Amino acid sequence: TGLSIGAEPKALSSEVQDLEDFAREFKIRRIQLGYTQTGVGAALATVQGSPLSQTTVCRFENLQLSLCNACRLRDILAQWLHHADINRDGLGEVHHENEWKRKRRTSISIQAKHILEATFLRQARPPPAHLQALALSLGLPHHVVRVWFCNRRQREKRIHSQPSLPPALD
DNA sequence: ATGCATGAGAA
DNA sequence: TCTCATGCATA
Repeated sequence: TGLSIGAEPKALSSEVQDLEDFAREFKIRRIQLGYTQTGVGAALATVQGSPLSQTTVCRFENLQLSLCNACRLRDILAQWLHHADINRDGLGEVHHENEWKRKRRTSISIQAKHILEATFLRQARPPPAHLQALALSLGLPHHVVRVWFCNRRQREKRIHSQPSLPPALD
């Protein structure tokens, strides 16, 4: 196409390279300082106001995030590293006794996932009518299928995408 | 470590 | 409705 996106392919890859380097060193330092992913997330409250979950810290270390998000978190984590170096704040864990129980995660069968994956590869963003039909054929709630596609699209945008499903054996 | 989910904000 | 950042629940 006529898109001029080939502007700075090198700048982009070095950007990613920097993130990979930082993420790797971050994990090493984190462990040297005696912190768990959960501990870092909690300690962030001191440096930037709000804490982060173990999930997010884990995803940063593995760069399973969008480039933008990863860069933002890098600055925050770099700051924390600086603080943790100077004075070790208590690496306390947090308790949450929320009343709100989230809906139980629905488990999508491996077979259905293969169909969803195949559909996605053909069309990343099926029209609502198509999703409706797909959900019906899979025997899954429409919102589950809709969310699956949303999450699948997000995964495509990650720096380090997770491996996709192995091909279905027919 | 990762799968499915939530919610705020954009379009 | 989608994107995007984020996390509870679970493998």
